[in-house]
Amino acid sequence: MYDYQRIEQKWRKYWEDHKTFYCDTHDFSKPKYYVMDMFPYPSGQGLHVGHPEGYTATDIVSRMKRMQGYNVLHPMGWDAFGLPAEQFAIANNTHPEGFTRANIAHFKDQIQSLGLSYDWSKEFATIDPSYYKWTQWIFAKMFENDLAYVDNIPVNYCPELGTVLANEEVIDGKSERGGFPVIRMPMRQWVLKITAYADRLEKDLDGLDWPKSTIEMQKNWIGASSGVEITFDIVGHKESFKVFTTRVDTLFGCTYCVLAPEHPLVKKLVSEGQRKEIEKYIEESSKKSDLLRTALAKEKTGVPLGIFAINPINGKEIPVYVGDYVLGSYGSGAVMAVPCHDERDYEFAKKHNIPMIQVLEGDVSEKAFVDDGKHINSDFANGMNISEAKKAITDRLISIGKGKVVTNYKLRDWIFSRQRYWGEPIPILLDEEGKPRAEDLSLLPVVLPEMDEYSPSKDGKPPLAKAPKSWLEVEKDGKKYTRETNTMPQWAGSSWYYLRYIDPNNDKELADPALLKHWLPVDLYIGGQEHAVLHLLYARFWHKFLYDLGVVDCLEPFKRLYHQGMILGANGEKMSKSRGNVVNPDDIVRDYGADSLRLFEMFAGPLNESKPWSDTGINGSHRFIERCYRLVDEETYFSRISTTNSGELDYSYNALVKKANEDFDNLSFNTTIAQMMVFINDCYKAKSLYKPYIEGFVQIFSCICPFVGEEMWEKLGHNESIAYSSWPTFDESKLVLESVNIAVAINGKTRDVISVSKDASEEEVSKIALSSPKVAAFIGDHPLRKTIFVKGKIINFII
RNA sequence: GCCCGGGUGGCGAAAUGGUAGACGCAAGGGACUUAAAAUCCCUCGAGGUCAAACUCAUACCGGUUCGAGUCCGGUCCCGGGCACCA
Repeated sequence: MYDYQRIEQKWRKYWEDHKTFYCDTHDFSKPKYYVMDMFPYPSGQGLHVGHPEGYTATDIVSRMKRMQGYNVLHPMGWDAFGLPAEQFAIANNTHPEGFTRANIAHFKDQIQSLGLSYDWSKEFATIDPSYYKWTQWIFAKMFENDLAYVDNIPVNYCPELGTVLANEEVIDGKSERGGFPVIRMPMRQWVLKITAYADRLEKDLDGLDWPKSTIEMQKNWIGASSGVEITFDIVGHKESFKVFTTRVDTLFGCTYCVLAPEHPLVKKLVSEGQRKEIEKYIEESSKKSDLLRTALAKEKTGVPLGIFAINPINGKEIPVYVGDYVLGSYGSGAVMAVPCHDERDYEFAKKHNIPMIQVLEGDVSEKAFVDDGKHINSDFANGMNISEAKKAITDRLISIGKGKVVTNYKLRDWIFSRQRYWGEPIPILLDEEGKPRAEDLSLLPVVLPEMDEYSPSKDGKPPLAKAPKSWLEVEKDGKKYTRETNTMPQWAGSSWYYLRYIDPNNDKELADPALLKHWLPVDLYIGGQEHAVLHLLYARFWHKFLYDLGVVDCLEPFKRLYHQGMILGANGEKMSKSRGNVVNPDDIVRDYGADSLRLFEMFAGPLNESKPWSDTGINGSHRFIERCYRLVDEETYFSRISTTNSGELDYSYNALVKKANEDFDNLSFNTTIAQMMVFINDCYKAKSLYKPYIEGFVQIFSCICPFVGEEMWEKLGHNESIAYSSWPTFDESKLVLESVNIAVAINGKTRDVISVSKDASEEEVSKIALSSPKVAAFIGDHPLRKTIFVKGKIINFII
């Protein structure tokens, strides 16, 4: 009888006692395989039924690779800084660490009940000072290399709560908690210069074995676009401004320019007559949150500056406007406007009665014409198409010193500070003028101080501003400093954790360089698609920085990436408390066993697609495990197991091993499981079960269902764990059938199926096919015009 | 609006351009049982028929091909991401 509770307890203990999955990272004698999950945030709710999906997938690959003789590094850790713990601490007047540590313990117990073959000796949490010491070290190195700087950045500030809020905490301009108004307010922030790596982050995507859609998303996010930077002189002023355009070919049609409200020249150049109106406009647009600015998308507002610029291609004087449809953060914060060939410019020009010059043949009576065509009104570029005109006009601009070919990126620098307590302290000291210097590397980590209260002050100062003086004030080389009181965002700890698993206890270095060289890159990384951009881009950025420092010697951290789909509720909707369709993995493990849960999630459909939960489906998976187990159970079918091969299972077994080899590598577990079911069905029909075949089956099966796999392995007479047995091989010759079924089609439509020898020639097959009464009836006395024959598949008669 | 996915039985799904629906779930029938559970056997896309033959069927329309779920063009719907990006 299959007693899953006894079996799962027994093997969980065995693996722990024997340290079965310990990986000696110093052992270079075997080829390495590094397979990793995105580590979880240990929330108070405990494990979600979606977690085991990706974890089981990496576990299957880990177990297969071990049997194939690889030294497998398969670690797990905790992304443990985060907002919920801080809010819990504030609400309960307790320290966030206690709450977080308790959650970690709960998560770990749940994960261990799932039979995942993690090497727990590599475990750490991002909140461990021994870990964040090195997170701070990387930041200090970035500061040293001019990649971290301070800037004033508008943030969502809620005066009522006295807190800065994340975008997702703001709904329609109100705080999510409490519904208080939120304003945009510039605040001093640390920023990381990720844009300095934009070109490399874009270029190196090409060599990666990642989902195409994720590469696409990262490329769009980085948003490289090549164009021309054009210098516009200003009438009556020494100053000039630059615009960026991808449509330099339309320059003859440029009838005005627009500067972003944030553009530094605006306040400087505004004519006296316009000053009042401009100042009002700037103030209004600065109050607009991103959300509000988007909501106003339909209406393009703007005010004339009262100054004129000179179009460098034809010397014409054109007016300059300020408009908040131009963003200060992209390009040069200024655009040239070509109403006839840009939709936004068209709308703006119509509204403000600005002249329009058409420079491409096409209909511009109703809207802008943005397609390719023949240039007109463009002097030397007349008659050219877009790409010819681009080249000609660019060459002219360069020759007169007014143009430069540049690549622009949408990517913006990374705002890296948070006004929170529960994050890594930024290892910076500020002198009395507020000038930053990095904390001595030898004094890291800067440990979070104990405090009585974790809420921010009403004036928006971070919680750490209220830290004890002994922490806050530092004297160094006879100078007085205060510590930076901002902390790092949650992304920080997850940007380099894959490096630390390789050498988690090293207190001299981030990790041993020899080990890093051997183990990197990560061979397989599985996690949700919601991290397609931010986390995966940040980690790549840090990795490239560490490459430049000489810490790592490969360009990319994650060679192969895969996204598991979502497990939806039984009704096909996203699981949530409010929908009442949440499934708790603990209940499933209790009622069916972890093996059933793992099998169900792998069989339900392709790994990368979202799939609904099914109570009857989990029951079906449980039944299949019982069906497998009975084959080796002394009370039932054990006596059928034989050491001589009757040949009955030759085809079925070899087909299974072949399929498992191919599909496990492709992460197509559902189809392998189907093949396993075919094999088991054949076993029930067979008179005798050849022992090596049953053993090979159990090895493959144990990757998906490890607890019962170990138990069956033991019943087959083994007294060591199945984990390091050698992976089964298959015999191709057993897969060749003597006779095959061939479809007989007439005019492409299948009319009959005949059985012929595998090597039958077209002539033989044709003879047999034509002698079939069905086929003969269809052909009748129509002459055969053509015959198409595909060996072993089909013969098609055209009549 | 743009970008990326996806649309196949009652359901989850299979299918190197070559017999559409493997495998499983659910359902129905039968065997075993005093009975139930479990297990085993059979049926199971729609129409059609006593049974067959046959016809229709992979969101929709068209194309390429001896042959299309699969390739190409267009349309509709669903999911995800991004958004005044010059």
